[in-house]
Amino acid sequence: MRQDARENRERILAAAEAVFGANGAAGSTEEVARRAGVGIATVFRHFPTKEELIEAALLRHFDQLTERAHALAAGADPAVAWHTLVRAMIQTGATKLTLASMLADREALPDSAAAASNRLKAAVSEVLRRAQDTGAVRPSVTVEEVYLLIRGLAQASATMPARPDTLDRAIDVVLAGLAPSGQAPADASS
Amino acid sequence: MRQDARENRERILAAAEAVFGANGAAGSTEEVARRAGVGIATVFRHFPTKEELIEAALLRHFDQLTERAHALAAGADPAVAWHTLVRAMIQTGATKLTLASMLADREALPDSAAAASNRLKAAVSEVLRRAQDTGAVRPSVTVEEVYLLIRGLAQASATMPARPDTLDRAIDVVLAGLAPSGQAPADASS
Amino acid sequence: MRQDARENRERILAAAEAVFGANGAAGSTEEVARRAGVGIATVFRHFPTKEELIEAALLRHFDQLTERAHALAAGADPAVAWHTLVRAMIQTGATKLTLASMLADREALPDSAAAASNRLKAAVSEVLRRAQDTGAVRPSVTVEEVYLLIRGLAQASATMPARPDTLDRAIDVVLAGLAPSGQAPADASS
Amino acid sequence: MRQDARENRERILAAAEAVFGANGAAGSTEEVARRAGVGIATVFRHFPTKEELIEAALLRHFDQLTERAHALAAGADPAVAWHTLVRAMIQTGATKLTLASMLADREALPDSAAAASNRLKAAVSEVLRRAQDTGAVRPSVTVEEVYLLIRGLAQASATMPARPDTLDRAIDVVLAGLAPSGQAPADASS
DNA sequence: TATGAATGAGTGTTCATTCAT
DNA sequence: GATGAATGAACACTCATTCAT
Repeated sequence: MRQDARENRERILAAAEAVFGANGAAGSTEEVARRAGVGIATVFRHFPTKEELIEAALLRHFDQLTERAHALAAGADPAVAWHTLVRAMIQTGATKLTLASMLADREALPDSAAAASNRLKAAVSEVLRRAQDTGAVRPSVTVEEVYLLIRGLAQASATMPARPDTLDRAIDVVLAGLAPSGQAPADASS
Repeated sequence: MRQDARENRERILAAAEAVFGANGAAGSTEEVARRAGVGIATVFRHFPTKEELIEAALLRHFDQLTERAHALAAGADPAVAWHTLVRAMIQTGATKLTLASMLADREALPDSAAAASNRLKAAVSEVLRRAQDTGAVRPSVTVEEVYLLIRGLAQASATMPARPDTLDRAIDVVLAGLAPSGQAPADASS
Repeated sequence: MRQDARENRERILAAAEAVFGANGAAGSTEEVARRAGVGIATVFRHFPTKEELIEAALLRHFDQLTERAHALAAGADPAVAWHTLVRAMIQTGATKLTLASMLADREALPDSAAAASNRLKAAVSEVLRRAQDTGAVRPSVTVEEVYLLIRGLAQASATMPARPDTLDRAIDVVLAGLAPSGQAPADASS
Repeated sequence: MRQDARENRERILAAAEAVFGANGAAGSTEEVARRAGVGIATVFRHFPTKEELIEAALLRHFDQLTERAHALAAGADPAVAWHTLVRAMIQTGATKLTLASMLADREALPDSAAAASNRLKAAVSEVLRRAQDTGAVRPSVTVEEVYLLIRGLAQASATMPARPDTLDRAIDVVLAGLAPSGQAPADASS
């Protein structure tokens, strides 16, 4: 039954992403259970607290992004890697990162989620540094404002979905703003 | 008595902005009543529903911004007007516009709030058009992605406040990204 | 409506005594609400916590006993006063004092309940001292073991009611045991 | 395997005594399983119901006391036997007999537990009768009020532990109260 | 008209009990 | 036979909304 438990855990995490991604923290744990097709107590057996459930979903998301960042850092063109990463973080975050805002109260994400968050930030910083080294990104840019911009677009399009091309154009604006003056990124609308 | 009612209405709206701005939709109507110094029933007499209360607060915020936009449109330098407006919308929205996200479900703001929203968008479009006419903003930019960027930064810094200079730098990035290539805005960090 | 609130408060306290007296801490707050004929939220408006509800019921009971003790202390015969008080504490406690055991965990009853408890103990001590002064009670007796005996008979007959005369005889045994050797109390079965 | 099952049964009963003795009925069956070092399902295999588990623990306790009573009845001094038995019932009950209160609802203990209870009562009655025959206990005393007093002190000191000497003094009071007037028991405080 | 008390549906969480391995 | 995962009913508590004064 170890097998079944694993499967349920996955199903619950997926349901949590869907429910909390859509409704924010207002989403109820019971709705998560219903979507996952399990009883409410099963959710609490896996994650003894609503917070822990959210944390676990966040952690999974962070780890997936970290993996992606590492893969991109190993890729050929630092500029392309940077654009791809920012775009990915915003777009996948659009459905999922809203979760982050629910934990905003607690300055420090507890335990493992904090570690995962740090790993992600380190990986993003690395990709950013490479892009700056090749002159594709303004040297004065720090990861802090990039995070704020990414979180902003992710949250905004999650809470009030825009037409896809509107989001694309907004991302283009951000990428253009990060590039040195006079050097518009290849994929930015002129 | 009409006088008292007006005053109460104002105090309730102010309290609503404070409470919902700080706690998001989690803020309770009773807390609003307490801050406004009135009984809970008085709040519901003025705004029969929590949603209607939030809408009214939004409407007031929209109208204030519209007024500001009109004033700026009448001012001297279109480029400066544009920067000032965007910055103002993000910064005041940081505390207040979170309200908008609570209404995200209902695609269409009902009644008067929708009208106020339209008036605001028209005013913003006007300031934008002028800035584009003088070449301060890329002609391909539309008000849609600008709104998305503004809402994003406002929400992000409302839900997880960043250091003020981080928000400033993020706004600089947006403004730089909106400007034509090779023409960094005066106040952008190099 | 202050009037209605007072009445409800009383009805809730009475219901709480009945429910918790009968079922111990296992009794549900919802059952209390049902018996009091009010909604569950009304109970929580008056007593924000199950604990506070129990405390309030206890406090009321303590105060009633304290009053009784004061009245007896002012009465004529110290020996009779003593017998009457012990008997009363056990018999009224039989229905109500079970409450005390629920708060046993917390060494210190919080706030007002602790004060009420102290007032009661002082009043009981006074009646005891007078009885000892007239030689009706062994001088070595302290209020501590008297409390234990009273609480014991009250709890025992509350959790598993005995025939009334069995309880009477048990009380007689206690009173006889408190009296000096060779001086059986008037009302003890020989 | 029969051997393993027996051992498990014993370990579960021991754990049940510890858990329910400490926490009252609030103790959870899962905690019992944990202390016994077995899975929760194993507990339910042996005792299909929490009530049946408590009953079994009670039964064991009754049988132990019965054995003790028989041994004392066969001993030399009826008066000493009586004191020893009462003291033992209160003191061991202090930790364990709380169990009885959990079953208070059901007037009649079902099946085997009732039989064990009767056997115990018979044994206690025998020791009592012998003590009365030698004049160490008042002839009018019945086993009913003795039971009430024993249960009372056991429950009271279980739910709100008193200093050991306080309990000792309370027991002295009971024993003195059971003795004929003018004949204080040897071990009672004067 | 303004108040504060009352309401009941809903939320997170626990626990005795059952089922699949 | 033993395990641990799953279950759903129950509980304490909250909150938007309505009613009596």
